[in-house]
Amino acid sequence: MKTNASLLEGRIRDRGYRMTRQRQVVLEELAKVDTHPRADQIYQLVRRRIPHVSFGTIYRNLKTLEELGLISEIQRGHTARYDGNASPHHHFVCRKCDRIIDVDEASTTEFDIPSLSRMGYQVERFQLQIFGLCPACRTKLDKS
Amino acid sequence: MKTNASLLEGRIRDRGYRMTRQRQVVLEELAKVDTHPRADQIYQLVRRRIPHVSFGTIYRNLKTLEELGLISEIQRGHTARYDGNASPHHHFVCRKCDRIIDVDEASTTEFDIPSLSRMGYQVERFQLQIFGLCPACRTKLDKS
DNA sequence: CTCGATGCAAAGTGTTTGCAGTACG
DNA sequence: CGTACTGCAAACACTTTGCATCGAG
Repeated sequence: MKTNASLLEGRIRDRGYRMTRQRQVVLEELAKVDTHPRADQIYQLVRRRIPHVSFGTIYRNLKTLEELGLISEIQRGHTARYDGNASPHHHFVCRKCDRIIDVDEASTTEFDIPSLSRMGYQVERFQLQIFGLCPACRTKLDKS
Repeated sequence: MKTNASLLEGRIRDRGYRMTRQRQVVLEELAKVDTHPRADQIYQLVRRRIPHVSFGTIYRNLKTLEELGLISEIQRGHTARYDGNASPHHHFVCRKCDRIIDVDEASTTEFDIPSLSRMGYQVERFQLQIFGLCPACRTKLDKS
């Protein structure tokens, strides 16, 4: 819950970014919720505290914060959703209410679906997304 | 490679849909490739065979075919990509070339990442997406 | 014949961007 | 005080939709 503000600020400044009130509030609001909100929902939350904030600022900050590894973007349907928890974990997506629930890495590293069931989740299918470098790109060691 | 055309047609008709040339060609082109193309790329492929085809038709058919469970949509970045292989499998996403490579279910059910590595893939992170019903929605047995 | 599908173009939706002014460090 | 950031609005990219017409069954 408590996001070590000064630590974050250091991390941001070191990269040449600044900690503006807008950026701060986006981060705080995202840390408060566990609902993986869309950009427009984050905009509403931030607007309650900074009434003149603009959509552009929200989007720009979401992008910046993701680059900084402080939040992460989830592509769900055709609209991005944001996750204040940037540490590696998995997602349970409900097909009915479209809620996204965090599932920590430990409980699925061994594909512990049975324990999810015991917790009341009805698992219908799952898909693993693996990110990295394909053999072809791995060979081209030159660029990046 | 060979998509049992008559079988598919039956499946489509039974649901009140019709097998038009456009729909047929979208399906065929998607079956030919293993690249998970975007809608505009599918449009180009189909246009080579049906020059007057429109974007609306492509999108409508992609949606219909997905509903029928014959193809699947992958959300990658801000643009949807399509997969002619609708059977359950996983994806390896290359961060450099953005290629999506199918990984069959068997080779990851036990999280067999080491074997992917042996095949030349550099795995950097992975995320499991689990779909189903959350406890709250499961309780509301009424609607659907 | 009937009704689902098409082609076209216009309208949406979510996101990005150019610019002049603002404020962080 | 320099430069990253903001607010605003216009632009954008992708997708959906209304309508007259076409064609599968």
